[in-house]
Amino acid sequence: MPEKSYSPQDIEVKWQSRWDASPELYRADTGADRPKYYVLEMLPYPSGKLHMGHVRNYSIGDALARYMWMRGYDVLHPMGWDSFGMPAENAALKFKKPPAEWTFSNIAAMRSQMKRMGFSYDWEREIATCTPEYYRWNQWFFLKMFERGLVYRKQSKVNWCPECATVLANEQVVDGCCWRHETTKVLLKELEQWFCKTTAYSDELLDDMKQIEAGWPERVLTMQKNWIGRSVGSEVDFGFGEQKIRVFTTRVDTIYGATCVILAPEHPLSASIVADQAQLKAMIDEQARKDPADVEKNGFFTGHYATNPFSGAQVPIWVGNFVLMGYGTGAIMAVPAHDERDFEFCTKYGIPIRAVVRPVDGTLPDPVTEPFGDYGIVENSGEFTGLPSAEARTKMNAFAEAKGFGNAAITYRLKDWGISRQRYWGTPIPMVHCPSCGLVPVPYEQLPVVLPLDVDITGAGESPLKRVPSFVNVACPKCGAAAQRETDTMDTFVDSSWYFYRYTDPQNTEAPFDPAKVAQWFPISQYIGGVEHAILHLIYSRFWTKMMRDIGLITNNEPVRNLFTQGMVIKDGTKMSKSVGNVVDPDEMIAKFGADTCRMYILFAAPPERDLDWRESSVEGLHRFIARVYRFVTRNVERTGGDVTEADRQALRKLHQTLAKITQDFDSRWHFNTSIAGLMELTNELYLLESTMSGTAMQQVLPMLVQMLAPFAPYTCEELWEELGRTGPVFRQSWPIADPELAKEDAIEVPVQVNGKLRGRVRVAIGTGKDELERLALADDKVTPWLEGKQVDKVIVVPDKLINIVVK
RNA sequence: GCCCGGGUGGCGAAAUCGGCAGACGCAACGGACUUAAAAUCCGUUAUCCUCACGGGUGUGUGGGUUCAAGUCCCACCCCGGGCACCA
Repeated sequence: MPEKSYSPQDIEVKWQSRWDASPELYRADTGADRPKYYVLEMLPYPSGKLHMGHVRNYSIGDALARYMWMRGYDVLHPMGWDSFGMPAENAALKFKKPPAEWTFSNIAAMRSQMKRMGFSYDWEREIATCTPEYYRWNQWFFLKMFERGLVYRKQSKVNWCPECATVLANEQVVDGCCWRHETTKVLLKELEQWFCKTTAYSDELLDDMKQIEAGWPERVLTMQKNWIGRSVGSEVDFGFGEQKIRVFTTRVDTIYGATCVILAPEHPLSASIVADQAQLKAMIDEQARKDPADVEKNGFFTGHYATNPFSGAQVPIWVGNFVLMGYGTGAIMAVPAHDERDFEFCTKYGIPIRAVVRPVDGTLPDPVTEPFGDYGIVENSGEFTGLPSAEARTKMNAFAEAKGFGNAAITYRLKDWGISRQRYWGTPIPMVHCPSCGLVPVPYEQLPVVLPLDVDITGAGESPLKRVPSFVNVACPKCGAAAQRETDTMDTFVDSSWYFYRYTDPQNTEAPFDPAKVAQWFPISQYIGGVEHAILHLIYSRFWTKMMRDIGLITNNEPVRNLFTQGMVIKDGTKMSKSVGNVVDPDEMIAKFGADTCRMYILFAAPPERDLDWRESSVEGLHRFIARVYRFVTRNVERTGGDVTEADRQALRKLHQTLAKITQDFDSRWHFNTSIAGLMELTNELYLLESTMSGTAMQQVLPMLVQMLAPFAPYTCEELWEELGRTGPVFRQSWPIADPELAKEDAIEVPVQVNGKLRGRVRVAIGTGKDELERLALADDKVTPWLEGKQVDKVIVVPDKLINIVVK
């Protein structure tokens, strides 16, 4: 049969329409008792167009999903849309189109792009978070949490992005700026807000990392650990007349060296005791504008003194700009001899320095010239003198507790998650403000509180929902009196905190999901996405899981067993982004080369965890490779029979070596770049052997070649599978098993070194013994000249690997 | 400042356990096919010296361990990311 020329457009359109017509192909939970495998890629925001970051994310996941199908698993591989959020409102302003309309047309566009890429999603499980069928469960969870005190309302200083015109969670503030507007400074605004009590799970979020550390990148865990920021220490009250100033410290063993107390400028006591209020206000204002890069420490004396409860010493009370109100108690004791920051501050203002801890094996200079921050032996500390730091901490905590002026304490950097947003395009918070009953939850049977669709987006002022009387005005569910709905909507990270559970049971109208279905699939076998979600999405998701477990919905502790974070797509030295103008449109790639080429290029150019440098010229290489395979298979399809030849043995050897390699890549590191390189090597070798191979061998080689390539280039491989006269989709065939006997080399070249330098090679049967190898090496023509006049000191022989002759 | 990655040909990269550095691809060059070009197929391609045989050098820098180091150890430089007054 003559070869066919590779025409990706024809092939891909043909198979896409077949796949579309057969949703059962990708349907999970086939009822078969196959082991379950849940492969999940992070759902996109429907901006309207896939970018290369998505293509990379989904190509990795799809290769894995298809491979796992072939390995006999029942694979759940769903996709959905993180479809609430600001851009829809901005677009509404710009194009005068309702956010819903804009969003759904974007979803349609991106869905068809994904289909065009050939991703094997179970589209029957598709979800969009902006539909009432989905967000009603956000509301349901909100009510459940409200009942348990896990959501609450509180007046507080919150992060406000003027650009978004809404508040942000702490996690969404990056370097003092908005995570979506990197140059917009976040302001602090006093507002009444809804909070989710993430801190109720601080310890669990930290401690349960043990349960997932085997499957998560260390760097993500470290980031979460830092974010939670648990510090174990003590709280101690310094006396101040009738009042007390409570400080938090991790080094209570240094308390005899405390030479002043420093308050955060926002500390309530600051405002009440500072004489010069203008000075205080100036400091607070300066803090609000501060560029966190580096701010010089400064402060001023309040004119008041506090009493150290341990030593009885009177120490001055200062206000300092480096003391954070949001951490610990908002007040510190400064121990300049043993803390770098305190040292800097106290040196600047001439506050005394008193050393109270010495190194275990030495002394400190007097006066202290630099702070000594390590543990050591406590000195000059009354009855605690002579104790090692750790022991002193314990004893001092007990002492403080007994005397009633302090105790051991733990503080966290993690704060409760502010989930209120003064925006329209989000999940309405299901609460009613009644003038007589106060805050009243919407009864479950009235859910969902539907987001009205006929809303005028002006972009000005407060939440657009406030101006929709039909939404706002409501009868109080408790007393029936005229009341008003809450008009804040939920942070979109609420939507993505549990969406992967909904995939297991996406049509459920009675509950967010059937616990039995979740139990089948969870925890997620493999989650794949960008590292930028290391703390936001991934910490919220872990919190949500623990919350759902505690309300009895699920039994798993953690949502994700294995997490893979892929690298960024780089072009011209920076991340592909619209603002830099270096984006490559997947549609153009598809039009030019086809989806298979695009997918293979992105997997070939770099290992998945590393950043990928996009180079158009290399794309052609992958297109050439697929075409080469295509021609080879089509022109050899009908060759059969014939006697076994040496070429056959070589071809089968390479085939099974390649299969072993690819199987191993899938089962360990996912270095698909080397898997694809292996397929190229195999193909190159087959080209050389083609004319001398028998038809019999060809019939063994071709199907396996197609199967091995299928996870990477599904369209081409389905087409070739059909060309081969096989029935059924190629990715439902079982993955072939490499035969080590066939893969075995019968002869190898073992390099011979003299003093570590390569001087020759000996050709031997595999497994040749040490003595024989040594004999051959010492007799080799290429080697003997290097031994002349020298004395052979020793010979190192590593069978099948290398021989090194050491001479003097 | 601290914590993670990374630094290998003209380029993207490979070398999973300390054992032939540069697989595979791109680009370039040569050959075959062609009236010609494209496509395709077959080759060459780290670098320096040599007509060649062959040899020297070479994985950011400097040291070290080892028969043997891209790989391990120590010190440092550069690039990317994260954290950064967290008491």
